Amino acid sequence: MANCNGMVFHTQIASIMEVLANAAVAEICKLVDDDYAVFRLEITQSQKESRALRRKLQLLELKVSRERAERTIRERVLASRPSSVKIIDRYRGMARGHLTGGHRSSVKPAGPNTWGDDQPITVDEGSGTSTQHVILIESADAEAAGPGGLSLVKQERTEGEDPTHSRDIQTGAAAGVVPPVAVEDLATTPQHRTRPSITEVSGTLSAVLKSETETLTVTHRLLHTGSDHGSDPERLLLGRLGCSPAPDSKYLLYGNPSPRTVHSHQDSGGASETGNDLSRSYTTAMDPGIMLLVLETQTDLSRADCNQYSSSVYSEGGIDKKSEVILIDEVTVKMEGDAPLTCNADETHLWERYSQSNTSDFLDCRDRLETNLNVATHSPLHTVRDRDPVSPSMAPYNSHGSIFFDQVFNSDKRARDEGWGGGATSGNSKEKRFLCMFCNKGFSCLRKVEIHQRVHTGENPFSCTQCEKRFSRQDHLKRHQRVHTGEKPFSCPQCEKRFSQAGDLKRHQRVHTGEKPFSCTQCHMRFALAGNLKMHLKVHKGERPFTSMHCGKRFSERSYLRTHQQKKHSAV
DNA sequence: CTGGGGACGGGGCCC
DNA sequence: GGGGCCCCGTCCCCA
Repeated sequence: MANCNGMVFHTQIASIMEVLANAAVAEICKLVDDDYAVFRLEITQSQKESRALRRKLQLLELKVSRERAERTIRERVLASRPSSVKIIDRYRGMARGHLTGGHRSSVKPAGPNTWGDDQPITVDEGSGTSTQHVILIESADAEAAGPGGLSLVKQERTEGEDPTHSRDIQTGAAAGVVPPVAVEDLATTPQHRTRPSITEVSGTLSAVLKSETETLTVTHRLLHTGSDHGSDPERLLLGRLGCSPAPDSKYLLYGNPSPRTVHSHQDSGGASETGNDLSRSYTTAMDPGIMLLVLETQTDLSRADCNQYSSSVYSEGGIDKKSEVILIDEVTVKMEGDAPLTCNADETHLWERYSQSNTSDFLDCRDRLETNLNVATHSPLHTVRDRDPVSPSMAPYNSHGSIFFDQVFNSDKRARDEGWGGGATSGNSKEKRFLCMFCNKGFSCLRKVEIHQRVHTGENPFSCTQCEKRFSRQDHLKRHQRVHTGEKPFSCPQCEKRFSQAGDLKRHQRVHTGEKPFSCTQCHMRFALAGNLKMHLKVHKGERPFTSMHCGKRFSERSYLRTHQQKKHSAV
């Protein structure tokens, strides 16, 4: 009986256990099912997201390829229609405009059937900046600059386009005009050479060189190259500085961190490596309008380290160097600047490489950059905002990137007040704490730097509606338009003569006053106009760099030579 | 050669 | 911040 009861008990226990086990299994299954459902849902969502992202990516790729194609087409159109570039008066480009910055060349077509007589082209590589010190970039031209910017330049190279292609385009007829000897001269003569004389031959195929004293305007920064860290803000900021960011350095990257933001070299080697190829140097650039990078915290760059890279190519006083003018019949190619005088080892190296590179390479680089001139010129305005100053050790430095202002990292409020607000009215407003990223020149407020940097970038956002001329400043455009309107608001009280510019009137009034503020140190002659004195000085120096090919007669001024040739021509 | 004007580039300043 | 102006320097051209 007891055994029977025990068996029944065990049977009941077993059934209970079975029920419990079944219940547990069911619970587990339910849980698994639930989790599985959740997991599945998550997977589905992830897949959806993935698909969406993939679609987005495809769209972006489509967009990029379309832009690429458009730019290629545009470039070819530009190549065949050089009038898109800045127009300069005949011969004017070669002596005008001390482009205190990027190299500028003016190319004048060689005949009436090339481009319009008033359509030489101006090339600025000012935008060929290197990319490391961009902290904050503001660019109203980001959109206008479009997808092209300098990205196209890189694209061209990666596509293996003939590096001479754009040069051929750029020089237009000159390619077929320049006699071989001239080409060779151009190609082999180092940048440092000085040519004391000029021979200009109209109507013949010739190329001549001239050296002129010019303020050194080329910034070696143009030669600097970025390292291949386009998407890495830290490297972007500090890569070529050779300074390591502090461990706690933190940067925020705003805007569109697209790959074209920074166009970098194939090699990401050291600074010396990046200078090995000039053209590559020029192809390295960024599209500042796309990028907004804010330095969030302090880096531990020391002043010394930074100064190592902060050598300015030319001082404000101007380092007179010999520049070169290449006259190819009516084609004028001007290359300003020479070797930078203050370079660190790397920079000197770069420049040496650059100097040794032949002119065609140089032109090539220029062409690549010029490709973008039609598009709204980049506004490589790179500014530093000191959001969270930490260390006073941070010195203003400017190797090749940014507008820096004094104590930018340790005077937050002051900097904002003066730099980002109405600096001109604040206490130390006269302090030039905004430095040009190209030439280190200081300005008291941000806007001035923006405007000033157009000197380097060649940006001419203001175009005349009456003619094709473009200007970097609105007031200059306005002033120019008096040419079309005939407006001459400044009248001389003595003779009622009228002038379109106040300075012209002032200058004119010396006629009445007899004032001759410009005196010759050699003969004590005095002149009312500085230009006249300058011309007069050539008499003393015996400078007659312009030689007639017809009779060998030499002239001190091009206009004299031209007059002479006209007389000869009319005589014939 | 000289004198002088037209036009432009750039910096500084004011509103 | 932008517009405008003044001023200076310069180049180019012409008489």
